[in-house]
Amino acid sequence: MELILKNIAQHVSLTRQEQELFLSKTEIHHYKAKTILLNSGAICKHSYFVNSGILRSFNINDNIVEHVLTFACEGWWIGDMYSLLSQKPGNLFIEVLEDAEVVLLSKENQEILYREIPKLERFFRILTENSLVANQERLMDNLSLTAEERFEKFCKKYPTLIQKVAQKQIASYLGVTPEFFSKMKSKMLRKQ
Amino acid sequence: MELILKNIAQHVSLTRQEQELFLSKTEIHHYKAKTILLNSGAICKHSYFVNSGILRSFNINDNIVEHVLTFACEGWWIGDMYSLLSQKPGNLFIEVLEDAEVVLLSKENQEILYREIPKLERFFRILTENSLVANQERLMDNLSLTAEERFEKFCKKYPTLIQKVAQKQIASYLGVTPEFFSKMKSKMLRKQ
DNA sequence: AAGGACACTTAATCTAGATTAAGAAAGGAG
DNA sequence: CTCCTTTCTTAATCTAGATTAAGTGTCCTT
Repeated sequence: MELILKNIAQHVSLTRQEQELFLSKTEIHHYKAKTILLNSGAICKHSYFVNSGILRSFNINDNIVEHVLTFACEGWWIGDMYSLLSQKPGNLFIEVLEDAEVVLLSKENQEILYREIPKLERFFRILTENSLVANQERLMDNLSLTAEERFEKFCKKYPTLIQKVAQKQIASYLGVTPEFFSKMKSKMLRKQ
Repeated sequence: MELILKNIAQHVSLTRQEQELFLSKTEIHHYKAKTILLNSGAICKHSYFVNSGILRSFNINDNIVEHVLTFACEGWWIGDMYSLLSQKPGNLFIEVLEDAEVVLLSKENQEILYREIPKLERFFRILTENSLVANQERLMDNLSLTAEERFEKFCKKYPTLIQKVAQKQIASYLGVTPEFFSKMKSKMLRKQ
């Protein structure tokens, strides 16, 4: 069974026909690492669901410093929520970090699906709710924890990502420079 | 017309009967400043909609430092999303900063309303989407802007809050100490 | 197999913002 | 009006993490 149908089934149950209708509104694409799926300044037309591989969304500050907003690996959704909802140019990039198979759901098809399968409105509401909760927690963590504590939490929460993703990507996600991250990491290893 | 109905009408249109059903599932309460509506460790049973006054949600780190997650004034919703959704104990407090009239919508009634008025599923989805977008922007701002830049953005975004809310609350929202905030503010005044 | 581009490390120096402390101003309860 | 608590200010000192710089490792690409 398709991963994306399993993902939906976790929150709402679709009939066989509804599943087929849903799939008919999506496209599967294959991308090589380093492919940019969305550029800053462009309008985000799709939600992306990762079947395999790893993507990330990030912005660039003053044309220099990158900041990772999210990683997405197997079974995760990713997109530029702001641009997708407003259909205005966003400031996020979406990039492939590891060769990926991705399901694309266009904004128009998503809205057609809301009309034809109202249960999907519930599904995406729940998805957005969970995303908001995770975001709020990360925000509070950034306000109240040290870089070291944030890193420990990250390791517990995304144990698989640490092996697969370049260290500077994790540093960027945590909000520290790669140099400081390297120093911090070796300090933590020496301790424990 | 009730403020909360106007709020809903911004995104979905309800019939007269639906409006009355909705209101019948809510309660209005009046609270004095400093009232705690939700305690850390408690389970959040309601969404709160502010008719007048100001509320805030915050957590406390190591029993010492407070961090403001959100302010809510006239026309805004507030709650502990994590606890409300999971019905597990949360770690947020919700407190009244300025005497307030508040509409309470219990979790159970919210679910009843989803069943009886499916359009409300759409309404709360949109609300959550907007909240997520705002949160992501704030997260990226915290990663990439200085305290001064964040303060300027805050002033533009919430001009009314600055006069009404204690300075240390704004400092806490921005993620700096009240002492540093005071120093920064007077430095900015001297400049411009 | 060699070269070049990144990714990571280490170390010295620097700074935004924290901490500590103490006084001034402002608000609220009696 | 007065006392008491809380908020705000100012200033000295301190630190987590940034910046700069140089060296090492690694993995594509040809």
